[in-house]
Amino acid sequence: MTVNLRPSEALHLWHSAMLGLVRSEAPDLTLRQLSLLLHIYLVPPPHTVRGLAATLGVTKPVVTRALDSMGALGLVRRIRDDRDRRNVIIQRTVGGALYLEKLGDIIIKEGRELAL
Amino acid sequence: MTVNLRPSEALHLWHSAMLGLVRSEAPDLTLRQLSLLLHIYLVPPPHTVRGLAATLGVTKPVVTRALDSMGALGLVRRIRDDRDRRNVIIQRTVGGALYLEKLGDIIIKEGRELAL
DNA sequence: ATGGATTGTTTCGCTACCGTATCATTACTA
DNA sequence: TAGTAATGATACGGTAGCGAAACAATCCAT
Repeated sequence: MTVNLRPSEALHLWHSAMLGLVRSEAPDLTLRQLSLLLHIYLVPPPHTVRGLAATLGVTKPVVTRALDSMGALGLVRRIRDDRDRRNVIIQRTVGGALYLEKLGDIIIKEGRELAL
Repeated sequence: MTVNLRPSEALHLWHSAMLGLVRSEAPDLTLRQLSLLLHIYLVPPPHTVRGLAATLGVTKPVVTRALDSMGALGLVRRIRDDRDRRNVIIQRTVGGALYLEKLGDIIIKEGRELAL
């Protein structure tokens, strides 16, 4: 696990990766949506609206709207929590996994070309 | 220059950094705006609207609008090219440099905590 | 000098996001 | 069984983004 970045290198890595992301076909999410998606897929469940809102430091409607949009894109899925039917559990989907896989590819691809 | 990332590590790094960015006070730019800002500051000038649009693979109005917004935030500045007055040259500002410096700090800070 | 090409901007109609406030549903508690 | 608390969703007015098309200013070639 070598994450030895100096500020300038970190920015260059981000630059290439974001450029790759923007240029890609992938539907362009907002920073908040992307952040949310990464959190849902990289942090162990369960994820609730309230929990996600607290994690990102945003209001609940922001999370609800983001889930609407990303749900329509097939990147996440909502289900009711049966043990406490006030809760909504956010689940991963195949589409979301593919999206993140593609993102990971972009990052390492650009990072590699950067190192040359 | 150690940018040796495997896909999963790359995503985790992005996750923490983006979380830090979203939670930060910094005005939240769109992916395209952030990408544009990074490009302007990390790639040698001169930068023109047309050139930036081609680099990002977006239309010119997207760049014009992004420059409007980021200009209002003091992150970039426009001047006319005197040698060909059709061109607009995009210049860096102190505010933009500070913004990116802060972003770099967030990335390496989160990356370091990730490595523990 | 005039016609065409090129640059960046603006306009149009539309969609999506924002924060605040309110709402409906469900759970808990006295 | 009320009454309160908590969860997620919705309504509202406003802002800002989008692509496509039209635009003004400038350059250049003839």
